[in-house]
Amino acid sequence: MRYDDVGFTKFDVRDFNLRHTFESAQPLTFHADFDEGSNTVTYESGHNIINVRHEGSAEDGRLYVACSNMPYAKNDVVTRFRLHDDMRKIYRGINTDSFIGTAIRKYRGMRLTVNDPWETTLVFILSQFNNVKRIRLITKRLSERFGPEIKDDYGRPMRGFPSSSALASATEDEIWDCGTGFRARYVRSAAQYCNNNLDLNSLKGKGYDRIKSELLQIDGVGEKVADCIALMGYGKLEAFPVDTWVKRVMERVYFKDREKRIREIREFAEERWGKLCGYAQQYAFWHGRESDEFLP
DNA sequence: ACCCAGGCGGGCG
DNA sequence: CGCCCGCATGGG
Repeated sequence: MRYDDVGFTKFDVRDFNLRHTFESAQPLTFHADFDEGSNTVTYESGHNIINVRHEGSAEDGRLYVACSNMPYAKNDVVTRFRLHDDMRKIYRGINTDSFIGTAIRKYRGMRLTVNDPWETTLVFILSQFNNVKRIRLITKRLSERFGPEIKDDYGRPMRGFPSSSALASATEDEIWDCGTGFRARYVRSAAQYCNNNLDLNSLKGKGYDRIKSELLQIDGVGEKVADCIALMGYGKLEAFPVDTWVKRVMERVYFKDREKRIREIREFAEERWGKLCGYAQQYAFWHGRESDEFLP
């Protein structure tokens, strides 16, 4: 379904910016397309193709949702883009200093997204010792090879995101051929574990600590990746993933450029931003990456 | 050509 | 524990 077809659903959204949300290297980025001209994200969810167009300003705008399965899409958009979040309240909570203040001013409306837990797990396993462009490339190849056949919104066949069961029955060589490199072993073993031993969907609604400890059982998932999955796969705002960027930015801004252990940085963030530190992380991360002020 | 990328597991002291 | 190391591949 497209916008020139009959139906769409409209949401009024305050403090929302689709472009920043899409571009800020979240799981959605890796299997979706964004059209700058029409300010529209097109993505696959549960074998459905969903179109989301954003109009108006970041302060006060509208989302137009189109999908052949509208009941599914409405629910997906609300949860995925966290439309229930009161961003004014969140900004008040994390705006502790001029650094975060600048990030908020620059990227006002950028939302965290809540994505499918398995998709998030796979994407962040691929992310280790890798770059965003290549994560997209590998994700695309895995989808083309192992993803389910679905129809795009022109009725043409395409591939959705590969399930854990599809990858569990693939060989390591087949996964390797998609360009995963040394991560092939992790992808296969994570797929098997999530297919046979751990139902990621059953963790929805559990607490942050429980979710994280379960995720850490997966081969190829460590502290940072587990926090990314907790944050962007389960919506746990208590998570504060510390990657190389966040580490460098945090050291520069809050520790006078002194090297700190990752755990120390995470504890500092939990202390400073409490249950909202996940949002602080996203703004710190993206501002850090996009500003030449924080180059390595 | 070279260097690096949203880390991880394993091995060592 | 904390630290150090190797790791495949494609883009700049």
